[in-house]
Amino acid sequence: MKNTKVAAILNRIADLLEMDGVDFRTKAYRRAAHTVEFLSQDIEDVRDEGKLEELPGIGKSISRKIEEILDTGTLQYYENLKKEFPLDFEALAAVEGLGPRTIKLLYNKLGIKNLQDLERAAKRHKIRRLPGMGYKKEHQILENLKIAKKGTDRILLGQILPLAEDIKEEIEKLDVSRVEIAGSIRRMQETIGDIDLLVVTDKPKQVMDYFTSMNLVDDVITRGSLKSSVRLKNGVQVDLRLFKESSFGSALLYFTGSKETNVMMRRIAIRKGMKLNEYGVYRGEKQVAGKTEEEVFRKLGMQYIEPELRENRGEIEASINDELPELVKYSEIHGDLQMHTNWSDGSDSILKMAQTADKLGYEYMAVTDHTGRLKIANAMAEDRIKKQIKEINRLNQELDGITVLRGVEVNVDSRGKLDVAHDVLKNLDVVVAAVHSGFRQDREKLTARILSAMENEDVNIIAHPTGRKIHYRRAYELDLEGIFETSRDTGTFLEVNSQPNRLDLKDTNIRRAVYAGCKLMINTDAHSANQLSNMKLGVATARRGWAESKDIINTLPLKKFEKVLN
DNA sequence: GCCGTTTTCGGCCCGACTGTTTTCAGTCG
Repeated sequence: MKNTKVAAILNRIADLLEMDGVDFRTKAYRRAAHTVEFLSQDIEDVRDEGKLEELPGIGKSISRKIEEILDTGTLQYYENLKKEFPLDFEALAAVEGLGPRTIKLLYNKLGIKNLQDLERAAKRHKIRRLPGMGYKKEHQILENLKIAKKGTDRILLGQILPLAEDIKEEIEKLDVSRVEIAGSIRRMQETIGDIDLLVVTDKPKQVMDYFTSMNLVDDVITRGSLKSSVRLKNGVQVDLRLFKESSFGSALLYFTGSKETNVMMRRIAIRKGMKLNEYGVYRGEKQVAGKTEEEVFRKLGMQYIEPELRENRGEIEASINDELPELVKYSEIHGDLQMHTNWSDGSDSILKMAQTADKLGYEYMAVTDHTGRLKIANAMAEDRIKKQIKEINRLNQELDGITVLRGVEVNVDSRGKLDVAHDVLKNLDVVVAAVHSGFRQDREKLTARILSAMENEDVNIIAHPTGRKIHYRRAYELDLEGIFETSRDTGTFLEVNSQPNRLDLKDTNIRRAVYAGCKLMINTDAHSANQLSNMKLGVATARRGWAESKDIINTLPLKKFEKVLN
């Protein structure tokens, strides 16, 4: 997949053009980059079919440039631009308050190319003497430089969601009539840059005072009458905006984003002779919608788009054509089919897991402790698997309301064989297979391993199919199309793993799998009872991948689920 | 540079806040 590389170059071109104040051409490159980045196909395949120009935002000029990148690995136009501005734009732009115009000014007047140059110039008070700059700006640059140098990663959704909900609850205690979390958290994006809060209140000053002086706050970035931003002690930025009830829907829509989706929606409004902003839909001066999101969509002649879909990946067109999927619901999950107990590397007993799963409203769950050679995970040998089966049988007699299925998570070895014998596996209800070693094999070998596991009649599920760990390990090189095909043909389910740093398959791959006709299973892979609540992250990811309940096997009630499993 | 349910030319999303300005440019979301 060269998609990422092509998109990166197109984005860099946009950066460089932006420094020169080129406006609309910049936007064109950004749009093309977005298209390529989230394309469900390999860009090389699209080129081979001669269909580059059919992609949204890609015309003659950019398609030729893409071909050049694919053919030569580089692009002359881009190389020339880089020569004009030989500087580390990305690093400099990561400093809050530094945009393309300022970066250009700093380069032209002071020759600043990177963060070191910037720091030196600021400390020698050279920046404050530049036109449009001053003492405050220079001071601000020095402050924000420290943060930029830390290279703050985006934070995992699973980490930030509880924090955002805590802050929301705090603000709800004030004199407010409504508080909502917007932004990428509401879209349930896998990683999050900041927290966006929208508030309706009759006491704006009280709310802003409280917000900017919360215990968690390290620094107030801006403080206005309608909008304030703070940085928390853990480095996370939180923005809070006040709105009237009559604008709340359009505000929620706008601040939920994504940015690209907003731009598309505003264009649609213009085409219909209206204007859309965060205060509402306007015909002339008159507000004609805005109280609720539903109202805004209706006014624009669109189907309501769930927040998880708002990424400008085709949902706008689908909405206009009444073709949006009916997304799987958070409440539709009837069971969790991968979890670990204190029989291997989990921290809670089977009973504790079962009681917690029962409280979550599940009808069934599978205990899938590690087996065979995975010694660091306290894996079970075959005699202990048999013992555990007996223990689960006994528990099922005791338990009421939830059925515990007997399972294991087996390892797929470097040649695609399982590390537990068929004689043992045949007595189990659920066999989860996963790659836990040899990640560095090449694409062919890794793909062959997984295909071979899928063709094994004992295997029901392939867990965390691509092996990626966000911020830690890239996905293995795999022929995903081949895997999807075999998954469909053998009836082997692909997992959507709900661990906050896995979310594997990820959203865009889920969409490809669903399109290919695969059936998926959303599991938590919980290693303790409290991790069972991570299910919502997996469901969110499936929703972002346009999955419907028919695509997700564990939305089935127990009887039907068992039938499908066999 | 892209695009078309008014258009193959003339548009291209829009507002809050800050700092450095006497009226606005730049940044951010």
